[in-house]
Parts: sequence; C-alpha cells; structure tokens
Amino acid sequence: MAVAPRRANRGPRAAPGNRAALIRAARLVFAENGFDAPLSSIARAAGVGQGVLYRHFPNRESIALAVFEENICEVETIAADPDATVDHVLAVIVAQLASSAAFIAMLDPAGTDDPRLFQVAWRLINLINRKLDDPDRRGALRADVTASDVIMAIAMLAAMLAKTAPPSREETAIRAWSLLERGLHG
Amino acid sequence: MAVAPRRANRGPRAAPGNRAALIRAARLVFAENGFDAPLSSIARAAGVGQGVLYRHFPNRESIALAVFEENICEVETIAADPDATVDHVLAVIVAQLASSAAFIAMLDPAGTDDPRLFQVAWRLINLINRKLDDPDRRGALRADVTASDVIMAIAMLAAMLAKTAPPSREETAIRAWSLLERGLHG
Amino acid sequence: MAVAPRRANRGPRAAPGNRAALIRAARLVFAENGFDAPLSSIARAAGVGQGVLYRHFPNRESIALAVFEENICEVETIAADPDATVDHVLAVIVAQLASSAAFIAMLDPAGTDDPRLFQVAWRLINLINRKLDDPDRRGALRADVTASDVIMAIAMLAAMLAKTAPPSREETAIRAWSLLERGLHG
Amino acid sequence: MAVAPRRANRGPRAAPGNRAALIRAARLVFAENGFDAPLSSIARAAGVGQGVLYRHFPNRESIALAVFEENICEVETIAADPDATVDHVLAVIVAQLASSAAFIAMLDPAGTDDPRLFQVAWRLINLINRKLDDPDRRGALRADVTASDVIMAIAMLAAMLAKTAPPSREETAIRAWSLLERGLHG
DNA sequence: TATGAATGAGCCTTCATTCAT
DNA sequence: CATGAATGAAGGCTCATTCAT
Repeated sequence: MAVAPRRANRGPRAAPGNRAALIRAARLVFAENGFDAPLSSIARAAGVGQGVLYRHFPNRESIALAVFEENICEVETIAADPDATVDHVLAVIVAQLASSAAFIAMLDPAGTDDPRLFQVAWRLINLINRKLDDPDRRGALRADVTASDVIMAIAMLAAMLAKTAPPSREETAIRAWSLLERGLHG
Repeated sequence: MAVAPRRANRGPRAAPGNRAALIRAARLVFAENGFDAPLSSIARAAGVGQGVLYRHFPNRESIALAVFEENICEVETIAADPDATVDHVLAVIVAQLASSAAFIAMLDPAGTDDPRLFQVAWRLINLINRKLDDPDRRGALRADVTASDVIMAIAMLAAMLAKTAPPSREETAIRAWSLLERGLHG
Repeated sequence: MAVAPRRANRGPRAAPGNRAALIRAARLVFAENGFDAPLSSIARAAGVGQGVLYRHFPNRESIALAVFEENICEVETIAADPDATVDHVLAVIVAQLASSAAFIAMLDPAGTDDPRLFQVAWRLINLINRKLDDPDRRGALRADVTASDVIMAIAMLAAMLAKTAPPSREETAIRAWSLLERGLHG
Repeated sequence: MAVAPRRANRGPRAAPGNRAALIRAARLVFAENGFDAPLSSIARAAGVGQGVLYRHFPNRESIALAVFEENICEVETIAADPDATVDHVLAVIVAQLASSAAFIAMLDPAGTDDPRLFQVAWRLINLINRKLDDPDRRGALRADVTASDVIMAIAMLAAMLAKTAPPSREETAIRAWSLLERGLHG
C-alpha cells in the first residue's frame, strides 16, 4: 500500500542532532511567539515528531532550561575574558533577551521548584558575582549593587520584553535598559 | 439522584453585587495567576455562573479594564492633592502592583487593540505628565525623564511581579522599585 | 438608591401591544438573521424583556407560528377576492417569502408534531385547494397539479431563500420562482 | 473509582480508517441533522475523539467538502459515460440528495467564503455545462435552461429535503423533483 | 528510536430558560 | 404583569500528553 510518506526514522545517530535542532527551534519559537507557544510548534519547527521532543525534554521547563543553558554558555565565554567588565557581560545578556526573555523571568527563585533551575541560575549569579567582586571589573556599577540586583534588572527587562510584540521590541529594549543601567550605575 | 444542585437565582438584586464580586475576584485571580488566567476561574471565584461574567463583561479586556479603572481612580484621588509629587503618585501605583500586578501588562500597546484601553492608559499617562510639567511636583526625577519612561518603569516592575509567586512578591517589589527609582532619579 | 433605570412596567394594558411588537420584531429578525436567530434578539428588537416573549410564546415555534398566522391572514384577504386566481395568491405568498421563508419550510407535515402547525397549514392548503377546484381560478396551472404540489413549490423556494443572504435574495427568488412556475404550469 | 474508560489509542494505523469513518459519519449526521449538526456528534458517531476530527478536518467546511467531494466523484463517474445525458447525471445527484441533503446547501455562495468550495462547486457546474453544450446530451431540457438553473433546482430540492424528516424524505424527493424537472424541461 | 496520530481535558462563548423583584 | 439578571448546558476549538507502529 505504501501510503503515509512518513519522515524516515534516522536511527539513534540522529538523537544529538535532533536535540540540537529542538533547542534551536525552541529559542526561535519562544522569541517569536512567547514562552506559551505550543510545544507542537517547536517540534514542527525543529522538523521532528512530538515524541522526540518529549523524549529529550519531558516538559516545557526542560526545554526552556536547555535554551537558557546555551545562553549561559555564551555569556560564560564572554565572561572568561579577564578584561570583560560586568557591563560587557550585561551587554551580551541584554542582546540575548529576545530569545531568553522567558527564561530569565524564571530566575525568580520563588517562581519554580525545579532544582535544575536553581543550579543554572546559580551559575549566572556566580558569574556576575565574580565580576562584581573584582573592583576592576565592576564597570560603572554602584558600590552597593549586588548580583541579585543585576539579575533583577535583567528579569524586569526580560519580563516586559516578553509581552512586547517584535516590531517595537528592539527600541523598547534599548530605552528600558538605559533606564535600568542608570539605576545600577547610580 | 440529586446531582446538580443548581445555584439559586438570586434575582436582579444581585446584579450590582455580582458585578462587584466579579471585579474583586478578577483582581485577585489576575494577581495570583496572571492576566491569562481562565475567565471561568474568575466566575467561580466570584461565586457566579459563567453567563453573569459575560453579561457584565463581554470579554477579557472589559473586566481587566474594570479592575484597572478602580486602580486608576485610586491613583487619581491621590494625584488630586496639589501637594502630591510624582513620587507620591508612583508610590500608590507601586503599592497597587503588589496586589494586582497584571493590570499594567495591558499598557503594552501591542498587547491589545481595544481602544478603551488606550483611553484609560492615556488617563494615567496624562496624570503623570501633569505632575511632571510642574517643576514643584517633579519630585526627585531627572530633568529628561518623560511620562513614558515612568510608565515603562512601572510596566517592567509589573511584568516581573506578574511572574513572581506571592510569598516573595512584596519584598521583590520593594527592592526592584528602589532600583528603578534610582534610574528615574538619576 | 434608585439605581437601575429599568423600563417601566406598563401594566396589563401593554400586553396586546407587546404581543404585536414581538410578532413584528420576529418577522424582521427572522427575515434578517434567519430562523435560528437568538430569541433574545427578538425581545430586544421588540423593546420588551425576555420574560414577556416567553409569556406570550413559550417556544420558538410558537412565535414563528404567530408570524406565519399573520402572513396567512394577508393571503386570505387577497384570496377572498373572488376574481383572484391561484397565481395571484401565489404572488402574494412569494412576496412574503423574505419574511416567512422559515415558516413555510415548517409546513412539511413530518417536520413537526405541533398540532397547531397542521391547523395553520391546513388553512393555507385549503385556501389554495378552493382556488384549484374552481376552473376559472386555476390560472395557468396544469390540470394534475394539486395543492400539495403548490405548497411544495413554495416550500422549496422558501427553504432555499432561507439560506440565501439578503443581497442576492430578491434576484434569486425571481429566477427560482419562474422555474417553479414553469413546473406548475407545465 | 474507575471512572474514565479512556478509549484505547489505536495508533497511526487507524488514521485512514478514522478519516473514512469521519466522512461516513459526517455524511450520515449531516443528512440526519442538517449541516449545522454539532461537529462533536460527528466525532462521536465516528467513534473517535474530537481532536481526530480536527486533525483531519480543521473546520466544518473541510469535512463537508470531503463528503461533497465523494459525492461529486460519483457524479463524475456517471458523467464520464459519453452516452449519459443531463438527465442521467441529475438522477444520480437527486439520488444522493435523499441521503445527504445538506451538502448542496454549501453551494450557496453567500453561505461561506471558503475558496475550495467554489472550486468544487465549479467542478459540478462545469460537469453540467459540458453536458448542456452537447445538443445530444441535453436530454429533455429547454433550450434556454443554463447550468445555474439546474444548480438552483438542485439547491431548492436540497434545501427543502434538509428540513424534511427522514421517513417521508424519499417520497418527497421524488414528488418535488418531478415538479422541478417539469420546470427544466418546460 | 522516531514518527505523528489519537485522546480528552479544559477554556471560550452563546443562548434557552427560569425567576426574584 | 413586566423586567432583565442569573443560570448552566452545549458546542467550538486548542493543546499537552500518550502510545501503536
């Protein structure tokens, strides 16, 4: 009969590629359609079946976390440069916000009970803390600003951007961040 | 079998009470579960049938508007005091945010196309503008801060609080606002 | 307190007027929005409360019947003229179709179990039968055409028109009726 | 408690069968209860969940189209016989009407805005037109009868039958069509 | 292991019908 | 008697999740 032209089962070898494709797709979909976008749309965008998504990520938070993870890695790479100040680091984060808005919003410790989230958040907080602790890397930040203030600033920006439709998002991000920066720089 | 213990029809007399109960319930539900909370949960919380909600408020925007309206009125009352500075006004708004974080989310112009929303938002913006235009009522605000900067600050706080679970909300609001205020005061 | 500016209760005297208004409104509403239009829209159009509608007409069929009744009366008036042929009578009915489409469709004897419908239908059938029985009043009708053929022709036109949106209804009615007439005239 | 005996997931293999069952069920339901019958009743009649219906047919028009499509195919098969006259073709259509009266209701251009519908309707019209253009296949039709007259005749029959309860439908269809045919044959 | 179909719960919305005033 | 608010059932539709193949 040979009816349904199902996508071929590419075997176990495809697993890592699928995982990566899912993360890439999720980043895009979350950025475009918000954190509440249908999971099916992510699978579709990644070109895989729904089941694969569930195999790799048992729930929405899991895949969100994976996207976030990638973001953090990028930030960590920048931060590894000993000359980078907090401001440099923040610039990278803000640039990522379009895609990671939803995840940073999850940083509120009370917002979840997923331990993995604490872990990832802790990495980010630590990253910033290390910069803050180094007087040469504090950039223009006020003396009494803590890592959690910085995180909160990002979280606020992220939360707002998550509700801002793409056309004006870029511009809104710039205006808002300059306001927040002033608050941090004091 | 005695299955459906249909709620008693309390008659037209109940209308104003129902309306008030719905607004009260909506304020609560929006605050607890965000602006996307099921309308049915509002009806349930108000102790009325779904139909009553729809009779009083034909759509989500309408009831949100009603909640918002109440908030604005309170703000306007404070603002009417000629001695009140922007900072006083903002303090009231921020105090409201802790309990009804979601309502400013509607200020995002892209979030809706309901003209009434613009109108109400305009009232708020105007209110702030009038204070800003009076040098004696600018409080500690920087000279170049506009009403839309102020609104944006509120929007950011609101958006974040909407994602913050109640226990830590109060405290988060305070910390975040002090950061934003510093940005506005510059 | 004097809140709700409810329409005044005009007392028992208003009953007949209300009934008439309801029928008038129903005719209009059915014609504009089809037989499935919300009953509430009829009450609204008539300027009365829902309860009044239910007092006078316990269900949709009842009010439909009342509209139909009025139509029949008009037809009977025309038919009373001894010079009127079947064709004259049919012309009146067809002219009424815009408003009565839905009711004539109900003429199908198997379509309902409401005895009043049989009764009204019977009046119409009789009316036509009497004309048919008079050789001078048969107009151009074929010899073997019966009243039920005539009714069926009307019913078909009515049923189709009920599904035809107003703009083209007039024209469609003319074209369709000329086809049916040819069938009746043979 | 053993409440919800969830239907077993019969797997992807069931897809074609489900699709067919849905079409079969839709044909039946539309015929019995008219074109406005609840879609959920179709799903139930087909023995599948609501979601399956929506997966195969995203909206009412789609499934109606599928039913219609089958009908048209049958008609096209008959029409393919070069000896078949319009009358033969019409006989098939009318025979189908008795069992699936509702489907021609969709021919009303004002009833929908789905372009696929026009396309399918066009196939039917063309089919008839081709027969009409061939003098040997016009059957007994009057010289001035056009395809759209034919369609209209069918539409009227269909509309009436859609409102006729099953028991008498068959007989009504025969009587009505003979009337219409006379109109077309003139 | 990947696929994508199947499932049903859940939300939104509309209306027929009831009933306190 | 009239009013119009209250009620909830019903239908449309969308997903998160499961699971046969």
